[in-house]
Amino acid sequence: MTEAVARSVRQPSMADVARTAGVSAQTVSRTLRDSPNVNPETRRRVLDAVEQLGYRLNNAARVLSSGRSFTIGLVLLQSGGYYSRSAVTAGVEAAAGHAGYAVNIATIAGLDTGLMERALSKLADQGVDGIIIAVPLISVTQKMEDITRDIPTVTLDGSRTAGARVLGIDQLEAGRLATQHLLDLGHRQVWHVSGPDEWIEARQRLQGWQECLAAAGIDAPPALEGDWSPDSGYRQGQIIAMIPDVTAVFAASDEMAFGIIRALRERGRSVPEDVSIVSVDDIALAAYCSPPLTTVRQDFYRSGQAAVELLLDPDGANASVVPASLSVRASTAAPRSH
Amino acid sequence: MTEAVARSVRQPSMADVARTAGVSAQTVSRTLRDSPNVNPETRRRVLDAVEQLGYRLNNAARVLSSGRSFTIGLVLLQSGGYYSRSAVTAGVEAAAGHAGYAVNIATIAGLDTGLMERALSKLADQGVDGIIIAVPLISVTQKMEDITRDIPTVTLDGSRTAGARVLGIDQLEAGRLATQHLLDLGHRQVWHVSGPDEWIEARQRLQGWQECLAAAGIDAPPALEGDWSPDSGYRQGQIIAMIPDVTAVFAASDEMAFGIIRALRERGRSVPEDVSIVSVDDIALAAYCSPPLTTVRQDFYRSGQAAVELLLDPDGANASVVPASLSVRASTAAPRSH
DNA sequence: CGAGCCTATGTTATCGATGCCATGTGTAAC
DNA sequence: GTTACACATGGCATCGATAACATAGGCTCG
Repeated sequence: MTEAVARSVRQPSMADVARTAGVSAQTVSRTLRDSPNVNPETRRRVLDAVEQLGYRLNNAARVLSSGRSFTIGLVLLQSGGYYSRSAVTAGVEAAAGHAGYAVNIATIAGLDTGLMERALSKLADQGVDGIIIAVPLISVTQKMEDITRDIPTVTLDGSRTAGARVLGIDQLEAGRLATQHLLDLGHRQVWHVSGPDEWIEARQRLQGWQECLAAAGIDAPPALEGDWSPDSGYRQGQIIAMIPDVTAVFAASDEMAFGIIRALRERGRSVPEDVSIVSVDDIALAAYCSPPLTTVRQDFYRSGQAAVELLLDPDGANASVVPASLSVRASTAAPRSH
Repeated sequence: MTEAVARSVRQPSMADVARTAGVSAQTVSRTLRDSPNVNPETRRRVLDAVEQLGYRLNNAARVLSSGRSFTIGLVLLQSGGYYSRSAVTAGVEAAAGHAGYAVNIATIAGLDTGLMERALSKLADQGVDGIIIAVPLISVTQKMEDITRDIPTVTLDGSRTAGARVLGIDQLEAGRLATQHLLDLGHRQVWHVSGPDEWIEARQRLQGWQECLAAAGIDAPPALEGDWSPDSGYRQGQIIAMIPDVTAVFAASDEMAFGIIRALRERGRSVPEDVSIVSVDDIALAAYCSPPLTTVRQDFYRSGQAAVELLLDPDGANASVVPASLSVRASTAAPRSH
């Protein structure tokens, strides 16, 4: 009882441990940081004292004196892409934790320069050692440049700042894979429901689609723009359903794909008999809704990890690209032959 | 150029600002903390100096001297429930940010006592001012008790530690709502595919289901246990499909529900004609897959916010319960009458 | 056997903001 | 015209760990 009270009065400090172990505070510090020059016997005494006092290193003091916070800041968008967001977060957290870093999250409510600046400032104020930006930067302001110049930064979507390194997730390839799959099945034209134009992912997938069609000598139809949500897919799907000869659609996300499918079905167009649909993400549900979705899988967890590795890599040679692969299921088929 | 170099050499400190503004460091500190007794004219000079030097408050020093970190720790599970997890995170982050707190994430890879202890230790080491635990505590160890005694803690799932306060999300009610809906439609029996038994949410939903059936004088059939994933729903769905007279199933999550639906359909049982399905979550896709899912909506974002509010509420009177509500869609119908 | 070096440890200054106390005004109250 | 008190500000010690430097043995090598 007394012990509990005493503890809540003041946490033991390194000096307390030093006193109990009969050494200097510096030796305690060395022991805890696995410094090489510590006698095994001394080390044991120190660790015993730590255990006995329930000592816990004071992070703030460590940060202040060492100048390093062992914390990585992660900038996320609050809405949209639940799946990819949490997978990225988990990947970042795992890799960071593995390297002895903590993760500090800053979510922004929308793609707005002011919000972005505030998020970066917040992280800078927290003294993070590095920043991972997992949302697209619409336009890069001076203030953002200032921060990313001082603090190592990796962007996960391809947008660039001075000083920020970029982790490529090959979205062009994703767009190409999806489109080519439809062409290979025999479709003569592929429509596209894209993500919001501010998102680099969206633009790159769209570009991959365009390039793939161009390579096949096909004029791309106008792209329809969604906002990643099933609902926006549904709305664009209603438009697509009004166009008679559409046989293949590439949707920029699984969630939009399901919205499109619903709209098509309500108009009497079945999937994949009348219209084939491919999308990107491969969320857990993709295989279980009906029809099971043909989709380009991207390993977001791995991307999160890779971002951390890139960030912590001193020579920065580590710019790995996370690959994409196609999961073929039942939402695509050859067009009706007649 | 020179400026950028100078900056990267050393960030300006409060003393630098004080010198430029011609006041003491103490006055700068007061100004930045909106202390009442600062002359407007002085305040302006200080703020000008801050602006001019690009001064940024050193968080570590602030934490060290004030003893408060203005950081909240959030413990999450790495896998499962992507939707709820990110919604909770966003809610926590928003509410925390609003109150001037940062959020520090600790994800654990599984429901394991050791992992949980490590996560809590990590947060404690980071010096967080409070902890929100968004995963169930299977068993509470001494070490966990020690930490949650020292640091204010809120658990978001109903498990209890000494000193931790609990934010009720009324899972019993969710189970009851779902089950009652099926009974109201005329079903005479309701089967249940639950979440993992270690999860309090799962146990409470199950209990709500049992109580509701009991109140109607119905003997509950054995519950089938899943792991929240669509795949586990699919496997349990295959079992259910073998039982001839099942007309209604309550699934503990939307993702499992879609797995169940797939399994039933593959066996020639249609939803909702042959079997009605209700679940819990109301993820974005629930309304867009087919059939649109009847499900109990829970506001996870709001829960996250509420957890922060409860945590920061000094008198703790703020133990609000986040309500659940039923979204009726097309996966439920009256049983075939014959 | 002394120069030189490695190992184990201690001493001291320092990081940057804040808490606490002291000081010096202007002004309201008796 | 004191006493008293709110307001505005400065000085100094302090939080707890670490970097940088210092020291004292023990060992190697020529």
